[in-house]
Order: sequence, then C-alpha cells, then structure tokens
Amino acid sequence: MSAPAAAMRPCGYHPRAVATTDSHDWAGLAADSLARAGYRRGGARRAVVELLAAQPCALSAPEIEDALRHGERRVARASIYRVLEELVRLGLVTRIEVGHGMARYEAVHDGARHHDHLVCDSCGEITPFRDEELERTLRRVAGRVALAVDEHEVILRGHCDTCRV
Amino acid sequence: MSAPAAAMRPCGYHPRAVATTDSHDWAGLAADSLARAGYRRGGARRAVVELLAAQPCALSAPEIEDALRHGERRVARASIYRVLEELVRLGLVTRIEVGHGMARYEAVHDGARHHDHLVCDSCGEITPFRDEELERTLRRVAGRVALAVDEHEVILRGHCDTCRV
DNA sequence: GTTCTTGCAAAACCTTTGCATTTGA
DNA sequence: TCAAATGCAAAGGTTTTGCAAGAAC
Repeated sequence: MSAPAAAMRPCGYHPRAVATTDSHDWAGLAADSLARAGYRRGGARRAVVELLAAQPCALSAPEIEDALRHGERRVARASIYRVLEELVRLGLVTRIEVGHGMARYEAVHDGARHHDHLVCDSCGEITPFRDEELERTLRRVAGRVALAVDEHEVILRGHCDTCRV
Repeated sequence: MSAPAAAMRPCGYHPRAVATTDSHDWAGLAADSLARAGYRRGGARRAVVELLAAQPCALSAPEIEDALRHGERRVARASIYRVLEELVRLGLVTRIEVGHGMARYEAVHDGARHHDHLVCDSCGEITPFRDEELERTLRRVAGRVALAVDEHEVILRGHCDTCRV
C-alpha cells in the first residue's frame, strides 16, 4: 500500500508564488546549462527562467506572456516560444499537453519534485499529484516497451470534488 | 511479472483498416447512444462514426477530413469538429493530446481494447501499447487521488528503435 | 412545419517564421 | 566588431463560430 497522493495547489499562474531555495537552485542550474550550451545571457531568457522557477506547476505560453507583461519585464511572444523551445531541448523544462488547445511548460526539478496531473473535465482545473507506486510501475513499464523512454506524462481525467457535488 | 507489452501498429489513418466484428459493435453502440441522447441520424455523423470504428488508433481532425474526402462522403470541417465534440461528451470517443499542435480522437471500446501511447520525439510516430500491470496500478491510484477519475492517459516519450540507431 | 444537422466562410486562437534592431561578449 | 538575442509583424495551422441551406422527424 502506498501513501495517499499529497494534495497540491492547482496549476496556473501564481503571482505570489514564493521563490524557494529549490527554485533558486533550478534557476541557477538552468543558467549554468544555458551557459555551458553556449548561449549568451539575455533579459528575455532570464525573465522566463525566473518566472518558471517560482511556479509550482505548469504555465501556458500565453500565461507566461501575461505574467511577464504585468511583472518586471515585458517579453515578446516570439521570444517566449523560442526560450521555451531551448529549455525543452536542454531538458530543463517539460512540455505537457493537457488539452484546451495549448501546451503547458514547467521546470524539471530532481526526481523528488516530479509529478503528474489531474484534470477536471467540468471546470478545467489542473492539479499536480505524485504517487510513488505509479512511478515505480512506470519505471518497470519503460523497460518492456519498444521505445527508449526519456519521460512520461500521466493525466487522470474526471471530476473534482467541487464539480462533483 | 507482467507479459511484455504487445507490439501494435502505429497510429494514423489506415485506409485498409478492416472493419472487425468489434468495430461494428462500437459503431452500433455509438448509433444507439446518439439516438438515446436525442440526436437525429445524419450523413456526416454516420461517416465519422464509421471511419473511427474501423481505425486501430487515434486520428486527428485533419486526417479525418482527408480520409472522408477521398472516401465515401465528403464532410465539412466544422461538422467533423461538432460530431467529435458530441462523441467525446457521450464518452464514446477519447481525445488525446500528444503534441504537435493538434488533438487526436479514437473510439472507446470495452476495457480489453484500451491502450496508451508511445511517442517518438525524433520522428513523431505515435504507437499504441497496452500493459496490464500499468492498468492495475492506475486503478489503484485512481482510488487515492482528489478526483473522481473517469479515464486516464499515459504517454511515454523517447526514441523509437529506428531513430535510436 | 418544425427542429436538428450540415456546409460554407470567416474569425479566433496558439504557434512559428522572417527580418530589422538591439545587446552581450 | 560580430554573432547572438530580441521585438515586431505577418504567416501558418488547428479549432471555433455565425448564418443560411438542407434533411430528418
């Protein structure tokens, strides 16, 4: 029997999200990786990295654009997509597809912060969750499919407590 | 120890896909559900249902439009999206988001035909797979998350045998 | 005859691309 | 100085919407 999945805050832009030690770590790691990969430092890239570092879950590109417009530094839409593409290619960010016509992006922390997502089909709310038994099983499954698995994406769809009433 | 995941054909439009007994069952079930829900019979809806019934895996809306244009009956794009929306709402079809900017739709058969998907990040090929241990684990996980789970979607991303070389 | 269904066209939306300008090293 | 990074605008693709014509009941 596994521990119950911990309750977590829903996804979406959190203006007051606290920059934890861990998120600083990730922002630093991202900066290092980018430097090592030969990228120069630029304002747009730093703004996107720092925003993602402070978020508990995935943001869409339009949400990132909005957050940055009302925040420290306005960043052009094209730059946001280009930065996200680089971060995904370097493995610093994952792109998740939870529907409603757009992708969402979130920082990849060490294994312990990896999580999957619950989606409510009524209100559309997206909530992260983590389940150890599921992670163990997925590692085993990865060993027996016809694909060298780099990452997984699990989405559980249904109705949240509020919508179920 | 579970049985190895069975090899299956990649997703996409299969013009020569055989209409099996099972797919006729699904087409009939879909027709019944639609009738019970008060929908009238129409040519566009039947064309989409029969195409989906004969496919082994998920099709995108543009693929459906193409397949129908070169097939029995041309169906307008707007009608395709409207029919798919109805089928998803009735639980007859699932919409999966595997990236590349568009959704894919596939018929929901009984439990035995349910499957999840492998996605190659290099060539973009999508292949269905089924793993019993994973299904059992997901049923248990569904019982301990803060959501009344209706369905799940598992995507394993990596590199296929051809691209890995 | 009424209501549902369909087709067409246009709009809305996210995402990508081209090119000129600015910025970091 | 020179290449990389950025912003702007336009294009590309999927998906949605409005409205009139057609079909089912």
